[in-house]
Amino acid sequence: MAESRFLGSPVRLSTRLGEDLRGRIRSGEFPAGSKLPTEAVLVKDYGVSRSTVRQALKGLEAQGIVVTRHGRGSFVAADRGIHAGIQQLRSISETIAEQGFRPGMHYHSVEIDQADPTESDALSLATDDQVVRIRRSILADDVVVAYSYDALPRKLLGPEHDGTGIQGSLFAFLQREAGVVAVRATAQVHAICSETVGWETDETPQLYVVLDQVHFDLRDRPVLYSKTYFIEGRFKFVVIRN
Amino acid sequence: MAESRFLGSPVRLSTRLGEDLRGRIRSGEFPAGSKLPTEAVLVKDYGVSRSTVRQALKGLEAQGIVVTRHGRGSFVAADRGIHAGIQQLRSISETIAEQGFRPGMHYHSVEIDQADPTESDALSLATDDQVVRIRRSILADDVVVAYSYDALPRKLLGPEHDGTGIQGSLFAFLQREAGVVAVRATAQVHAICSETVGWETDETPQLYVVLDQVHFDLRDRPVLYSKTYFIEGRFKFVVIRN
DNA sequence: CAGTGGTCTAGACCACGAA
DNA sequence: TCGTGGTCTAGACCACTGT
Repeated sequence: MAESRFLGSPVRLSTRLGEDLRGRIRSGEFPAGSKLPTEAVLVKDYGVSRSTVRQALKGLEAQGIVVTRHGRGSFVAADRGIHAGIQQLRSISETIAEQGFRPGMHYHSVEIDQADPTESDALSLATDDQVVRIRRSILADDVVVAYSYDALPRKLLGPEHDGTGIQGSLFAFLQREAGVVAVRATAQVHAICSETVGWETDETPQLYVVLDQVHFDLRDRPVLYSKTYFIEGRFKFVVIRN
Repeated sequence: MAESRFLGSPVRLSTRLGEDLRGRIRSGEFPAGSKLPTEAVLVKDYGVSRSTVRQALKGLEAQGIVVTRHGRGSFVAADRGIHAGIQQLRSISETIAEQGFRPGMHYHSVEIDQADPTESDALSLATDDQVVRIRRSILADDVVVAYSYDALPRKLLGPEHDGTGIQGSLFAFLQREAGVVAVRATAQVHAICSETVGWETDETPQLYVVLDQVHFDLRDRPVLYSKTYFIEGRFKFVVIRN
């Protein structure tokens, strides 16, 4: 039974099923516009319940990867450009990589400072607490698609750790250095036009879609405050509204 | 049994349960920060299954109305300003009204014209098809919070209907005049800065969060293409990311 | 009509939180 | 330890699609 492959993992069954299907779609087994196996077939093939299959498909639909139609079936969506489902919390780099682009990330600066009022509020800090403030640019095929301003409580790191040496995914860094897993975030969507957001551009004002997020760990402690500025037009947020 | 109140309706059980809870919260029965009944209690009180209760709570959480915590319970969120869950397709006016503001809507213009390429593509129209183009402003307590540009296929309306006399919710209008129910939409989020979007402001450029949407009916026919320009800061989109 | 997804139920077991 | 939400299962019945 295929199910045996999936046992014993801490990750949700529906997530792993969704990832497997996404892999099969990317591999070309199901080209854009083609019909996926029916829910009943997926239930049989993967040895899971129909609820699990449906949750996996729902996740793929929220990512803009498949489209499900009552009475007809589920179909592979035609994708265009770098896009992400806005309500799924996933690594931006992973999202970029899964869509066939080459992800990149440049750490621009890492500094330790007193938390400003916005950060204290978002992270529930005392007034004299410090934060590690990180500025990064995120690239796809060497083109900047977003700038990210992140702040994490200094006290999450060991007292000897000054934040230098951060690289790669911040989620991975948090887990490795602080034993903290960010699993949930509340976000607000904003628009901004400014010439002072990026550091790699010239002085012309630039339009951004801003995701203003507070990330929480498993115990609902706020562990990361981040403002991510997605350059208008280079990164598309897909929303399925029902 | 309370369940009898809910039988025989075409609306999902979880939706009605969610609306009932939202009403109890708004009425003051559960003030901000207070704990809601446990899932087990809701199952008993409403006579529905736990899945249904959980789906209702999930919907309220997506709207930013409640926050659910593993091992602790569900709590009423502190709300601030006019906000909406971005992945739920609901009437903007209703959303405004439910949060204690006075909704308003001004129809600025209604015209019939050849569909432009963007509209033809979004609505799957032939090149010589016509659209009814509508421009509205949406208000809360007499303040404009958004401008909406909508286009619907002329052929949806009877040949004698020229689109005049439209008022109130477009969803309601579509259902009444064309027998069409919009149940699903795909949307993209954009940022824009322009002085030519609104018609009630002066000439200064204004920032907007744009929701670029195609609405579909039950048979998956595209029935409405709309660009809604939410004035930055006046309307907050809440996103719960997991 | 048969096939497919949409909703709802009942129950099991696990993981987290507070006492 | 016990109460709580999180995940998963099995099965029923309904609504929509195409023949």
